[in-house]
Amino acid sequence: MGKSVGDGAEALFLGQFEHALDGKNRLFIPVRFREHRQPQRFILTRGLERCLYLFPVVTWRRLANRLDQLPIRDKREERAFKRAFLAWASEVSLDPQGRILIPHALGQYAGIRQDAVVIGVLQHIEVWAKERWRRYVPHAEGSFQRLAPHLEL
Amino acid sequence: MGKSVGDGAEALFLGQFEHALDGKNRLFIPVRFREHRQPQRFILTRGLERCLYLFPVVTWRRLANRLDQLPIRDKREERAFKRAFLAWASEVSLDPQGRILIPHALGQYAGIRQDAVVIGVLQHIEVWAKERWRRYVPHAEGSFQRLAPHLEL
DNA sequence: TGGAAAGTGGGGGAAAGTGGGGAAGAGTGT
DNA sequence: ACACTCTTCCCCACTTTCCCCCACTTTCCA
Repeated sequence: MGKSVGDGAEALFLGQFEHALDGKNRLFIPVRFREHRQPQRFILTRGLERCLYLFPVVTWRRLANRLDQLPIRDKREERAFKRAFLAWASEVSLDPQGRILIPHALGQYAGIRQDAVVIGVLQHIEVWAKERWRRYVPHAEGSFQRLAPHLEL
Repeated sequence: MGKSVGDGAEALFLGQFEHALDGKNRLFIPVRFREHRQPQRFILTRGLERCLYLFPVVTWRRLANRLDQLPIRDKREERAFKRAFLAWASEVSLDPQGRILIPHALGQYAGIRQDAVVIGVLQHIEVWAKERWRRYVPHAEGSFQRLAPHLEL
C-alpha cells in the first residue's frame, strides 16, 4: 500500500509503511521510496509536529537555497532558525539493504525508540514514532473531512 | 551525526557533533566537515552569539572580497568593523588526525574550556562551548517552530 | 507453489575518534 | 650565546563507531 508516482524528473511520495528500528538504529526505507539513481543519499532533518523529514538530495538543495530568502527582518532570529534547522540535519545514505542510520539526536527529537511509521507526503518522506503517529491520526482525519470537499473531485 | 552535502564545487555543512578539547587545546573536526583537497586549511574567527566561525579558505576569500563592497556610509565605522572581524581571524590547519588548535584568545571569547559542540550551517561551521549551546537551543527551537512553516516544503 | 524480490538481523574489518610522548622552534632573561 | 620554558606539530597506540557483507525469513506475484 503506497507508491512513488511518476518517474520523470522527480518522484512524488505517497503511502505509509511500518518498520521497526533494529538493534543498530537502522530504519528500513521501502523500495517505493528509493531513488533509482546511485548513490542513494538523502537528507534527514527535523520536521514539524515532532516527526522527521527525509528529502532526496535534489529537493534538499532547492530548500537550502530558499533558506537565504526567508522574509525575516530580525537577523538574530534568522541565525537561530538556521541553526535549529541545520544542526539537526544529517546526510544519510542507504546501505546495500536499503536502510538508513538514524542519528541519535534525531531519534530523540522524534521520540523514536522501536516502532516507526514511514509516510510519503509528495515532495518528502516523514518518519514518525509509531505511538506519536497513532495519536496524531485523528487530527489528520478531522482536517481531511473538512478540506476534502474543496478538492472538487 | 551530520554531514556535508553535495559533491559539486562546494560542500554544504550540516549536522552537530560533540567533542572535547584535549589537554593540548586541540579540537577534533568530524570527517564530514573536512575538505577533500590538500592541505586542509581553515580560517577560524569570532562569530555572532559568542561562538566561533570556521570557514574553508575558499569561502573565506569570497567573504573577504565582499568586505570591500560593504554599503557603509560611515568610513570610520567601516574601519572598526573590518578590524574587529579580521584581527581575531586565524588560519588553522588540520593535524594528521584531523584536529585544529584553538588559539587561546578565541577559546576565551567563546567560553570554550572543555566540551565543545561543532555544528554545520551550510556555508560555514560553528564551534560552541557545550554549555552555551545547551542554553541557546531552546531559543533556536522557538524560532524553528515559528519560521519553519514559511519554508513551504 | 516456487522463485524472486523485499525485509531482518548480526559479525567483523576498516575508518573515525582520543590521548599522550617527545622533537623542533620561538621568546625571554641572565 | 646559552639554558630554560612554552608552544606547536608530528608520530604512534589505543578505543569506538560505522558500514560492508552474508545469511536468513517473509512477502509478493506469476
